Amino acid sequence: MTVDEAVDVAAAFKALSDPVRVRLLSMIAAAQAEEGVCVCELTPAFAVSQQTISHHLKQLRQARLIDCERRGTWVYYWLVPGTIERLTAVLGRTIADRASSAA
Amino acid sequence: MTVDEAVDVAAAFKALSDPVRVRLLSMIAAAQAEEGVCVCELTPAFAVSQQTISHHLKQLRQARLIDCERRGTWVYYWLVPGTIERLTAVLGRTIADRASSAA
DNA sequence: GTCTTGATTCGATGTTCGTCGATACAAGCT
DNA sequence: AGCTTGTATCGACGAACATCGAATCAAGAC
Repeated sequence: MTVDEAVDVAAAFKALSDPVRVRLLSMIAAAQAEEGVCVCELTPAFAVSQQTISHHLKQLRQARLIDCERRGTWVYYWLVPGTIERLTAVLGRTIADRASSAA
Repeated sequence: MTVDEAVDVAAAFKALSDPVRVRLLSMIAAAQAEEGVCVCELTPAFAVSQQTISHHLKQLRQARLIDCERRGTWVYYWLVPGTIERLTAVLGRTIADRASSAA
């Protein structure tokens, strides 16, 4: 793994290093059938303020894990699967290294 | 996903939120055929001091991503696949949610 | 025993992060 | 125009983090 690749991957993992963000991503993923979740549906599930949720959503967005769009008064968020697939591939590679060397 | 589960998963992702630790894990995984890598083989690949490498290895160990053992003068590290498999499962679940709802 | 080498721990320092209150922005309604 | 509701940004604060130098521990060589 190159240094640049490690920097990229670590930045994505950092976006998932907070319990609030992990739950946000999970909720957004689970609600994908509804073509996006409104922020007002996410916020009441957490014990932190609305500004803090907005801050965490921004982190997830900057990591390209989610994207959003304003529809009238509300803003809807949905999952961007590409980054998650990339992380899954990186983790899978480390386990594959182990498995092949154990054989 | 429960709050407790999110706390656990986030803690593991936090251990992977630094480029040095991502590379350390990758190197340890790649060297699994040698029954563990010595710290002295890992350190020269990085631009930080040996104490810092030791600090990062401790983080990875506390996250149960790796384990170590002293063999004579040297300390050897190897991969613990269980935690990585758990992270892979969590990420895969979010993508699976998306795929099933898209169908 | 002393010396050397490999590795961890301790203490300190500058930086980043999570959180909140206050403020600003966006859009609909009257 | 104002008012209200939903959302994002700004500023500040305390906590956590990455890094290093110094000290410490562990094990072998002498």
